[in-house]
Amino acid sequence: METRVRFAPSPTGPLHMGGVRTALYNYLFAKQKGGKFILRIEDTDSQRFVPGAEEYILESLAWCGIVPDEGIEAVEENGKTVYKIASEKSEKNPHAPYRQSERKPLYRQYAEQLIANGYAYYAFDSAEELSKLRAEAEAAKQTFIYNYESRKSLKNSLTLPPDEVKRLIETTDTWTIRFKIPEGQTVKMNDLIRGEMEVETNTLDDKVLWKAADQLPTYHLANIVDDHLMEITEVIRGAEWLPSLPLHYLLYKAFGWEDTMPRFAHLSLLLKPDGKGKLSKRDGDRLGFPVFPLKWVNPETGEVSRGYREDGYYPEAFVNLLALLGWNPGTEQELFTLEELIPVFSLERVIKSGAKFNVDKAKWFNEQYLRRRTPEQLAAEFRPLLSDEISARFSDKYLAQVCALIKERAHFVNEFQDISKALFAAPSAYDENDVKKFCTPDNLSHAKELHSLIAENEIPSFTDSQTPEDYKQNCCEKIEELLTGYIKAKEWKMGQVMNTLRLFFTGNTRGLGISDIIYFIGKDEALSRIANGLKATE
RNA sequence: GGUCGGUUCGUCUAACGGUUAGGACACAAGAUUUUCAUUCUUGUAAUAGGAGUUCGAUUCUCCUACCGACUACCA
Repeated sequence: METRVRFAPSPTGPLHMGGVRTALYNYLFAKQKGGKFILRIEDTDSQRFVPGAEEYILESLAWCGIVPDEGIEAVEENGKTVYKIASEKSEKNPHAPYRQSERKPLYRQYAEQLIANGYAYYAFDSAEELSKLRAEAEAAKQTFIYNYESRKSLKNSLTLPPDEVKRLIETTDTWTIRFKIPEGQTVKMNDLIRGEMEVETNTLDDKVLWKAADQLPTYHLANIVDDHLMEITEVIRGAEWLPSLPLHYLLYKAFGWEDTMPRFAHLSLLLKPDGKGKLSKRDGDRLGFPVFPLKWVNPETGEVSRGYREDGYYPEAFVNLLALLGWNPGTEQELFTLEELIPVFSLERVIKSGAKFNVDKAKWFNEQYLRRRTPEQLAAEFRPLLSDEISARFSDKYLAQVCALIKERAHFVNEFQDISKALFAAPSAYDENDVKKFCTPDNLSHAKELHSLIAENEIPSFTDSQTPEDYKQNCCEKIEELLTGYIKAKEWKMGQVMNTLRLFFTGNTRGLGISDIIYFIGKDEALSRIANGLKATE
C-alpha cells in the first residue's frame, strides 16, 4: 500500500519552526517509503483566518526544499511560477480541493451519519449558557465538561422531544452536533513513537463536530474525514494532539473506518530555551533567535518578526538543525542534507521528550554549511551586501579571494563585511585603547622604517589573473618574508610592531594578517595607510 | 483542579538489564600564530528522589517531585 502522509497547518499566522519540523518529518517519512507528502490547509476557523499565512506556509516549505507531492499546483504569475493550494481535481491532485473551507459541503453528511447511527447528537445550548455553566463550576472549584453525565440535563436531541428538536434545527442556527462519547469504556491506543496508551472514556468530553452557525466542521471532524478520504496512512503531528487521540480513535470506530485508520505518531514539542513552556509564535525576538523560518509582518499590527532566512541562515542548515532537534540517526554523524536524511530517518529514533532549542548549535550548523561553499558561491552571496559604490570597484575574483580568506572566521555571510572591511576601505578612525597600547615611540619609529621598507621593495598585490595558489605562495608569503625577515634582523618584538601596522590598516588590532591585507589593498594604499596612521598618532 | 505525556552533562543527544555512562554545541586550559579567528590537544560537566524486581537497573514496576501538553461552537 502506498504511504501517504500529510502536513495540515492552519493558516492562523506564520508557520513556526516546530511546524516546519513536523512538515520535515512527514516529508522524510514519505520520501523514504516512496510515498506521497500531501499539504492540506485546515481553515475551518473563519474567525482566526490571517491573510498571507497560506502563502507564507508555501514559501517556507519551498525555501526548505520540502515540496508537497499533492495539494499544490503551479501557477504562472507575471512570468514566474508560483505555487498555490490546489482547488481543481487533476491527476496530481485527485482529492482536490485541499483547502477545508472549499470542502465545506462535504462534512455535514458525515456528522449526520454519526447521528443516524447513534454516535452523535444535536446540541442547542448557547455559548453563553455553556460559559455560564463553566463559570459556575469554576466558582465551586469544579470543572464543567459536556460529557456522558451532564448531557443528560442539557438541551440536546437526547433530552428534548423529537418535534422540539426538529423545530430548533429549522428555526435556529446556533446549534451544534456533538460526538457522543461512549460510557465506561477504555480506549487502547498505539503511537509509533510512544507505544501503548490507554484512556477511560469517562474522562473525555463530547466534542463539537459541526457548527450550524458557520456551517463548518471543527478540527476533529474535518481532520478525520479528510484523512480518511485522502487515504492517509500515517498521521505524524505535534504532541499537542495527544489528548485528542482517544476521540479520534472513537471517531474512526464510529464511522466504521477502523480497518483503514492511519497509524499515529506524536512528535514532542519544541520548548523555549528559558524553560517556560512550548516554543510559541509570540516568543519571536524576545529570545534572541528567530522562531519563524521567514520574516513575518503581522498584517494587522505591522509588527515584524524575524526569520531564519533573513537572519542569514542557509536552508540546508535550518533543515539540518531541525532534523536533529528531537531525532538522531543513531550514529555520530550530524551533518545531513535533506537528501541524505531521507534514507536514514526513522520514527523509532524520534525522542519522546521535548527539546529545547539552542542558538549556539544552530549557528554552528550554519558555519558548517558556509564552509562547504566555494569562494565563488560566497562571493555571489556577499556582493549584494556591499554598498553600490564599493561593489562597483571590486571584481568577482577579488571578492572570491577575499571570501576564501575569511570564510573560516564567520558563521554567516552577513558577517563578512565587518570582517573584511579593511580590504575595501581605509579605516575612518583608530581604536583609542589600541592607540594607547601600541603607538609607543619605539613602535612608531619602527613603523616608519617599515614604511620605507615597503616603499623600496617590490610588493606583489592582487590582480584578477592570479590563482589562489599564486596568492598564497607567490604573494603573501613573499610579503611576509620581507616583513618578518626585516623585523627579526632588527630584533624587534613581532607582536608590537605588527599590531601597530594592523592598527593603521584596519583601525584596531584584531583581525586579518598583515601580509594578506597588504596583498589585497596593494602597495600604494598600504603606504598611504601607514603614513596616515603615523600622522594621526604622532 | 482533572486527563495524558515526559525527566541522562548548561543545551542537543548515545548507551541488547552488565560501558571508566559515549559524542556534539557551549565553556575552560594548553599548543600553533604578528593580533583575532581557524586548527590541534586536553579538561570541567549528567542518569530528578525513594522503594521494589534482579547476581546486577540509566534501562523494568510503583510512589513522590518537577517539567510540559490538553482541558473552546481554536487548530
